[in-house]
Amino acid sequence: MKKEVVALMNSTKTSSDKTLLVVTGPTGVGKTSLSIALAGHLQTEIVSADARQFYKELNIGTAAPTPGELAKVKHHFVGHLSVHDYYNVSIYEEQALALLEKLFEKHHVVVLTGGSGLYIDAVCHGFDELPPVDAEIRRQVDQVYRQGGLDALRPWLKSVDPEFYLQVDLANPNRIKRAIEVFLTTGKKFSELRTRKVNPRPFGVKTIVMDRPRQELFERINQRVDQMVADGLIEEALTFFGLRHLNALNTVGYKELFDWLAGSCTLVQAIEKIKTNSRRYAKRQITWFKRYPDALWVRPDDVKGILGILEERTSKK
RNA sequence: GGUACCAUAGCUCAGUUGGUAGAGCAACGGACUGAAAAUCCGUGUGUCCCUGGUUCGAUUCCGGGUGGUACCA
Repeated sequence: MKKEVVALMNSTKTSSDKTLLVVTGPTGVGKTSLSIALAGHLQTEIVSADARQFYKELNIGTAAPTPGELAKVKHHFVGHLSVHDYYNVSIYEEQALALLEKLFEKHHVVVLTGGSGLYIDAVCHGFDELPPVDAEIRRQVDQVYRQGGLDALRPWLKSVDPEFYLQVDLANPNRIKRAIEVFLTTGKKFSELRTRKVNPRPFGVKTIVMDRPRQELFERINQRVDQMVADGLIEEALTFFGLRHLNALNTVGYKELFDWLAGSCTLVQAIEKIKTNSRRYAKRQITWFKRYPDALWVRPDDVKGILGILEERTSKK
């Protein structure tokens, strides 16, 4: 068991400041059960930073906490949206900060858990305040992309924001479109508006990244997909086939089954593809988390050991 | 037991008229400030089954093993 984990756990109990305990890690590593155990011991609540568990209609494919799990610890931002809602990380940042302000009135420590790195960053250091982009502008920019592809987007970006043109990944349409949208909305260059400064927060942040040996993680992911299928993932996906154009349904576990339902592959192939895409997602998450400078990387067993100690202390009291 | 065919990357397979090899998938690495389970970028990671022989040189040709597969008994 790691000494750092002990130190971290103690600090969350004794610090006089408010602490946001971030529990993250790749998909399938075991965040849900351990965050519930942690929050239970700390007698606090859980704020979700999982951008797919936000949607109340999605359950099996997103490995959302079960009703039983939700009953153990109060969760926030789990199933608070419909797949029909428009949502983005900016709205989340605002809502999460408002919520945390209230939670910290009652609790010393609050647990933030989930695997959406962008959303974790939104809470921990926030993003530059930019006005929301009008849906009509988005539609227009997207139409140009659809008709002319990157070749139409690049000169456009170069003319409105030559600095960002030099910085951006010119093969990534989403990045280019966003910068153009921001320019059309504000009349200012995205490269000037994006300061990347860290916004001060009225709480401290401790980050735990849960990890496992790669092979073990991938085996868990593969098995979890099979379990999801056994639990009715196909039936769940079936009900969303007509909504597959929605962003919320552009999600691993559903989009592959839509391909099968559309007739472009077999069911066996679709399920294999869910496993592959889940593994790749986990890999991308790990890449993201490697950027966290002060994060504590732990194996789930380490945290389990800590929980055992806490349990002993609690029961002897 | 006999005959034929096969043995090359994690998998399925190409290929080398003899100069130590390359595709797909998987995998690995990375980027990412309002779609983020999204969207992008980069990278072959190899005792060419083992062992003798021929040869300047064998993964390639020849012999013998071993392990598969098919057919005949």
